[in-house]
Amino acid sequence: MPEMILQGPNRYLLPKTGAMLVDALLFLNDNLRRSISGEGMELRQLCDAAALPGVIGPVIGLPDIHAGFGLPIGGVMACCADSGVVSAGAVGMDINCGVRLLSTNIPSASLDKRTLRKLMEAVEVRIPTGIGRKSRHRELCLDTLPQIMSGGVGELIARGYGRPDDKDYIEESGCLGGADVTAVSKKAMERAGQLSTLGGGNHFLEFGTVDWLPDQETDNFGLHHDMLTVLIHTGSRGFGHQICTDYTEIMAAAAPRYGIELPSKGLACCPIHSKEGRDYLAAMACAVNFAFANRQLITYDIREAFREVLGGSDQDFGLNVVYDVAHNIAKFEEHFGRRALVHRKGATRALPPGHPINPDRYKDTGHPAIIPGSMNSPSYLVTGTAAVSETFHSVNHGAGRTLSRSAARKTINHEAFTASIGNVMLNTRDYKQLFDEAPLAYKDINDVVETLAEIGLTRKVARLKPLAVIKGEGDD
DNA sequence: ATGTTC
Repeated sequence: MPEMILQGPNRYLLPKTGAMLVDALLFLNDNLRRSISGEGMELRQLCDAAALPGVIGPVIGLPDIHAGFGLPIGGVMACCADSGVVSAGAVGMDINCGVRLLSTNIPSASLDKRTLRKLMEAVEVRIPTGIGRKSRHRELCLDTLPQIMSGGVGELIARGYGRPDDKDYIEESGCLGGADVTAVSKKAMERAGQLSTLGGGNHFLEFGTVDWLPDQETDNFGLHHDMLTVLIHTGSRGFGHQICTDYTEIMAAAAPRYGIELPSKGLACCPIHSKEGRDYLAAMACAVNFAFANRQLITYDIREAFREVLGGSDQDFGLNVVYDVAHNIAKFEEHFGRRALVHRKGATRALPPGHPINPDRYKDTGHPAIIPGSMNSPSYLVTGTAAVSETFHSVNHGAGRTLSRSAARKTINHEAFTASIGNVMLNTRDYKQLFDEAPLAYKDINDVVETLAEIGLTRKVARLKPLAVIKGEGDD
C-alpha cells in the first residue's frame, strides 16, 4: 500500500516514488480514511496514473474514491495538452455518465402516494430501464444520430425536444467540440439506438424534495423549500461503452510504438496528438454529446409524463434544468497557466465563482455540482470556491461504493435491504436485483460531502431528500 | 458501467 502522509485536515500526500513523475493528493476525512482497503488498490491506481507521460501533478483522489478500471473512480488526471497522453480508461466505460437536476414549482406535500406512483409509472412507460433496452424514439434515432453526436443537445432542441434555454444550463452547453463520427466504429454505431433509456447499475431517476437551503442571499439555483425535484443519472449507454472498449484495445496495441510503458491495461493511452489519441477524443466527444442528448430526451419525456398525469402545461410545473454535469469525461482546460487535458472519472467539474465559463445566471456563485447520494440518502448541490483550483476544478461525484457489486450481493439480504430503503418508493418489488445498489453498499454521503466542504474547497448549497426512485433491473 | 462470460 502506497505511503499516505497526512498534510493537513482531510488531506493526504502520496509522494512521488518509483516510476511516478508527480505526487498524488487524496482528500479523505477520518471515516473515509478507514474505508480505504488494506491492499490500497485505489491508491495504487492513482500512483500508476502519476507515471504516465506528460502528467501534470498532482493526480487527485476525491473523497468518494474507489478502485476502477485503470484510474480509480473519484480520480482526476490532468495531462499537458502538448506533451501529454489521453487514456480511454481514465475517462471510464460510461463516457459522460452524469446527472441532470430539474426543479419544479410543485409542492411535494401536494402529491399523495397514489399520484407519485402514477408519475413514476408514466415516466417508466416512456423511458425504458435496465440493460440492453432500446429507445422508444425509434425514428429519431434512425434519422438524427450522427447529427446529435456532432451537434449535441441543440440538435434535439431544434427538432422540438426541449426548450431553447435548456442548453444554457448544461456543461459545454450540451455540445462538446471536436466530435467526428468517422472515428466511431461500426459496432459502436450499431449500439447507439438508446436515446431516452436509463440503463442499469447505479443509474436512476429520482423524485425528491428540497429539504435544506442554507443560503438566504442567492436565488438558490431556482430551488425552493419543499418543492419536488427530479434527478436524472445516466450516461452514453452501450454506445460509450463500446467506444471505451474499442479505444482501450487500440491504445494498448499502439502505446509501445510511442515508447509508453503501461502500468495497467485500464490506463492504456497514447499521445494526445497521435492519430490514436486524436481519434479517441473525436469519438469520445460523440459519446459525450450522445449522453447529453440522452438526458435531454429523458427530460422531454418526463415533461410529457407530468402533463399527462397532472394535467396542465409546462408553465404549471416548472421542470426547469437546474444544471447537467458530466462525471466521466476528458476536456481541454486552462489550469495553473497551462493548457491541460483533464480526465475526470467519477468526478464533477465545479467552476469557482466568477469563472468566465459559468452560465451567466451562475456567474457570481459558480455552477452547482450535483452529488447524488444512495437510494435512501440525500443528494447535495455544492459549488466550488476559489480554492477548488487545487483539484483542477473538480469535486466528488457521488457517495462512492464501499462494497463491490459482488461483495454487496453476497452480504446484503432481503431484510437488510428492506430496512435500509426506509420509506422511499421504488419502481420494483424485485429487490434482489437491487442488492448491489443498497445504501449499505455505499459510503456515507455526509462524510463525502463534508470532506471538501470542511477544508473550504466547496460550499454546500442545497440538499434533496429522496421520495421515489426508478432503477433499472439487471437480467431476469 | 455494459446486448455483464469475444
